[in-house]
This record gives sequence, structure tokens and C-alpha cells, in this order.
Amino acid sequence: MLTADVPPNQSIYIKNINEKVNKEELKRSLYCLFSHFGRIHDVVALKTPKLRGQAWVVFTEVTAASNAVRQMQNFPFYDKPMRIQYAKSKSDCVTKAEGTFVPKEKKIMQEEKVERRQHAEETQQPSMPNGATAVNGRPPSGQDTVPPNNILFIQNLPIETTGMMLQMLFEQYPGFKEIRTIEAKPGIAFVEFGDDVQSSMAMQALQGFKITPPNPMVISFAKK
DNA sequence: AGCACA
Repeated sequence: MLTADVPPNQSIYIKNINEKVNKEELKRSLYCLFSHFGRIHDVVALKTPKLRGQAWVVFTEVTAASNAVRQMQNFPFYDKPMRIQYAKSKSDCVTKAEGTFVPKEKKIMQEEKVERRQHAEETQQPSMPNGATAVNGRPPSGQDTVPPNNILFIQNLPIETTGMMLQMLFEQYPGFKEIRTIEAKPGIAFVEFGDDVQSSMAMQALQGFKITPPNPMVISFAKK
């Protein structure tokens, strides 16, 4: 009774997306939100009657997609919980890169040739088997253990950092509300945004930003 | 609910 029984795919299929959000903004938000998990090859969203409220995010790695499916499941995105599965088929940008892209009109015909293909595949083992990949290549940042929050927790700031300096940096991102610093605890701060999506975008944009060279800021979601 | 590549 977990997610639907679709085999792993480097592309993920997202549904239950708020249909009111503009397509370009949607793509940008998805890009920002999911780039935590790995390199993104493409984001696809269509507003046709059949396809609105859905989107595809194409990762470079299957492991990134797997993490995204698990960790972003039910993430409150524009007020609706995302429902995420693996995509049912490879994205065109992937098959194009592989050189196996088949234009739409030919897809029907191509299915009848499946037996012929199977023989050809026996002689050629894929160098990168699908399922068991090594540990994901991401440095442990703590982000996977802390769920999304509209409030960000900033660490590793130079002690001379002021609230005003932080405001200059964070207020350029949509949904910015306020900076909170603590007199007794220099080097950290909290930054509040209107919602989880907005805070995620700012986190993505400013992660590692250096106010002074030895101090790349470390941004995570605040604990609830 | 809905799996495409405008």
C-alpha cells in the first residue's frame, strides 16, 4: 500500500498540483524544489485539459528520483499535497540523449517490433544497471531528516552579521517575512517566509552564500 | 482523476 507499482525511473510524475498556478512559475518552482535531490535534466508541465495539475521532473540519476519520490511525498505545494510516482516511461529528453528517441507518430508501430528488439539487447549489457546504485552522492546536509518548513535556520554566519545584512539577501525572494536573530547566539538566524515553497526557493538560491570568505552559510529548515 | 514531451 505504498506508492503505485511503477518501476523506478529517473523521471518522476507529480499529480494533484494546484491548477491555478501559471505554467512557467510552476516549472521554476518545481525546478528549485527538486534540485536538492540531484541534477535536473528537464521539467515538463502542460496546461491542456488532460494534463493540467500534473508535471514531470526529469533527473539525471534514478537515485535522485527515488529520494524525491520518498521525501517530497505529500509536500504541501501551493496548498495541495503533491502526489509523486515514478513516471511510466522515459522522457523524450532522455531517449533523445540516448539516441533512442521515437517520434510520437511512430510509437504505435514501434510496439509491434518489440520481439526483434529483445534479441538485440541480449548481446549488450547496460553498463549502469537500474536498481542497485551506490549510496547517493550527496553530502549529508541534514535536509533529509528535517521536513520542509516556512522558517529557515541559518548557521555558520560570521559573528559580525547583522539582521540588516541578512534582510538584504533574503528579501529578494518571494514570500519573505522577517529575519530573527538572537543576541545571545551570534552566528545563527531564523528567516521566515510565507510558505514552504518560498522558503525552499530561497534556501536553494542562497545555500553556501559567503558573507565573508570563510563562512559559507548553511541553511536548513527550522525544526517545528 | 488525469502519464507527456507545442
